Amino acid sequence: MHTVVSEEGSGIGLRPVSDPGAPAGEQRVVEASALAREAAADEASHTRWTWDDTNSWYPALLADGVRVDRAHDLRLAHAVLRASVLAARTALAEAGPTAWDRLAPVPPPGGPTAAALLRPDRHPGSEPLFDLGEITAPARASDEGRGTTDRPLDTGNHLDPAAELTAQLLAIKDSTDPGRLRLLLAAESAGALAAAEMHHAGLPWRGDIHDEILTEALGPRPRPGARPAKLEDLANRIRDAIDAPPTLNPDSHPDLLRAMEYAGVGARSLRKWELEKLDHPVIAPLLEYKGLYRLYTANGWNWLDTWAPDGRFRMEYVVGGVVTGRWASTGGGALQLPHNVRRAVAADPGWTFVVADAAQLEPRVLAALARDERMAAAGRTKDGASTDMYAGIVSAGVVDSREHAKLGMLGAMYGGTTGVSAQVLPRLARAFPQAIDLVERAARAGERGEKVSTRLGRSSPLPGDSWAAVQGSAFDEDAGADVQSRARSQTRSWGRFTRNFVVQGTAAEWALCWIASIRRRLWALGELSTGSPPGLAPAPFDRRPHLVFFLHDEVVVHAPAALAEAVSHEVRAAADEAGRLLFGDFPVDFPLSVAVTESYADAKD
DNA sequence: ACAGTTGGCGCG
DNA sequence: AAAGCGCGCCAACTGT
Repeated sequence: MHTVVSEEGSGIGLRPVSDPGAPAGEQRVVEASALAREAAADEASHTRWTWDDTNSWYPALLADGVRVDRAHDLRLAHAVLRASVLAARTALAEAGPTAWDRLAPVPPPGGPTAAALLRPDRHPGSEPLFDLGEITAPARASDEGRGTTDRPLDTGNHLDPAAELTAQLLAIKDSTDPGRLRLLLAAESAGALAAAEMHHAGLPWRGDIHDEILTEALGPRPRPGARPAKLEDLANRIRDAIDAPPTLNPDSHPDLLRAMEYAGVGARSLRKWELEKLDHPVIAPLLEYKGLYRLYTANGWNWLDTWAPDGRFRMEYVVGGVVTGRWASTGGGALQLPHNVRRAVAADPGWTFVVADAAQLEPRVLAALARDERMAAAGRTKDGASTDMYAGIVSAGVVDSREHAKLGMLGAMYGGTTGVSAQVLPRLARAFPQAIDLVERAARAGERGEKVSTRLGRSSPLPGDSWAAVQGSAFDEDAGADVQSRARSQTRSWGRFTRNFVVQGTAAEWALCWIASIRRRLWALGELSTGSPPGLAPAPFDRRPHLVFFLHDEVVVHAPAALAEAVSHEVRAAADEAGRLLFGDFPVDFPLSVAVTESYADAKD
C-alpha cells in the first residue's frame, strides 16, 4: 500500500493507493504540522510513503524525530523508468517528456547548498534567461522560516503525484521484468531515505582534532588572504630553487611552469607523477607544497567552518547523481574525504564506529552478472580463509601475482589497452570466458551506439547528437584521416563507458540493497537499554545505531559501544542478503572487512 | 564583471 | 607505472 503525499493549499493531502495503482480510499487533508504524527502512527502498517522528492518531505519528519520505513521517490523512479530498456515499450516511456523529467533534486535543508539558493544576491534578473530546462520543486514544510517559498516554481508544469504513481506502477507491470524494476526502485528510494537520515544525523566530526591536523601540517590558521606559514616557507624554497623572483605565485601553473623551464627543470606539466620522475632541487619542496596546498584549500579551516561547524559533518548526497546509479555529492566533497583528515571523524563518548567495506566488489559483481562459476569460485571464501579475490585468482593458477590479477581485472572492467593489464587480459579471458565476454559485449554495444543495462534494469544513456554527427562525418567521401581517427577514438571511448557501466552500475545496485538492508536491520535492533550513554545524534537516532557515512562500497555505522558486535553481524548479514536479492542462489560471496573503531582513520582498508 | 573552462588531485 | 571507468572541488585562466 502506498500513501501519496501532496501539497494541497489547504494542507497536506494523504491518499491511499493500492499496489496495482488503484485508489484505495478517499484523500485526507491534514495540517502540515500533523504530518509527523500521521507518519509515526502509521509505522506498523509499513505503508510506502510516496512523494515527489524525498528531500521535500522527509527532513521535516526527521526533525520531528520520526523515521519512515519505506518510500517511493517519484522523481528518482521516473528517471529510471524513462531510461530503462526493460520499460521501453510502456506508456510512460513512449510519452513525451513531462514536468517530472525536468524536476531538479531538492537540496537537503539547512545546509550551505540550500542556503546558497536563498542568498539575497540572487535577485530577480540575476538568473540566466534560459536555464537548462530544470524546474525546482516547491518549498515544503521542511523549509519553515527559511524563506524558501519564493523559490522559482514553474506553475505551468503541475505535478500530480497520484497520477504519476499510477503511471509508474503500470510501466513496471508492463515492463519485461517487473521484479527487477520493482527491486531497483525500492532500493533507490530506500537509498534516498538513508541519505536524508545521514544528513540529519551527521558524521561525528571533532573540530578540535581537525584543527590540530591542520595546524600541525600548515602552521596556525592564517589571516584571510594570507598563506599559512608552512606554505609560505615552501613557496620561498621553490622560488630559491629555480631563481624566481619573490613575485612568482606558485599557484599559477603557467607562471610556475615558465619559471621552471627557464631554470632547466625539464617538466612539461605539473602533474605529481611526472614531477616525481625528475631530479631537481625544486621537486621536493614543490611536491610538498602541492600536497599541503590541497589540504588547505579543499579540507582546511574554511571547509571546517562551512561543513562541520558544530561537531557533525552534514554531507549532502545526491542519490542517483551519477549515470551509473552511484551517488554523487554536492558541497563538502563527502565522497572525496581525504584519508589525512579522517582522524577527525571520532565516535561520541560511549559510542563506536562499525566500518565495513566490500572486498573487491566490482569483480565479484562481474562474476555473478556473467554467471561465471570459475571466477566466482576464485572469490569464494573457504573455511573463512582468504577474502581476497585477487589472491584467489593467483591460487587458481591464472596469473602469477596478486598485482597482475588486480591490474588485469581493472583493465577488463575499464577497457585498458596498455601495459600489464593488456598483457594479462588473454590469460583472464581463457580462465574466465563468460566474465570477459560480458564486458566485451557491453563495449561493442556501446560502440554501436546502443544502450546497455545493469542487473536490475538501469540503462545507460545514449551518446549525444554530436557523437552521431562525428560518426556520420567519418563516412563522408572526403573525410580526412584526422576526422576518421577522431571518430574511432570517440567510438572506443563510448565503448569503455558502456563496458564499465554494467559493472559499476550493478555494483551500485548491490550497495543500494546493502544499505537498504542495513538501515532496516539497525532499526530492528531497537533502542538502547537505559544505563548506556545516549549519543549526541538527534532523535530518532539518539539511542540507536545508525548509518552516518556511505562511500560506494563502504559504510560507517555509529553505534553504542555495547551494540558493536550485533551491528557487525547485521552488516554482514545485509551483504549476504544483497547478494541474494541481485543474484539469487548463484554461488558468489560478498565478503566484508569490518572494523570496530573509535576513529574512522583506524579502519584499515 | 561574469561565466565557463582547464589543470590538478582527492575518493571509489 | 601513470591509462583505462565514475565523480566534485579549488584556483587560475580564458572568453565574452
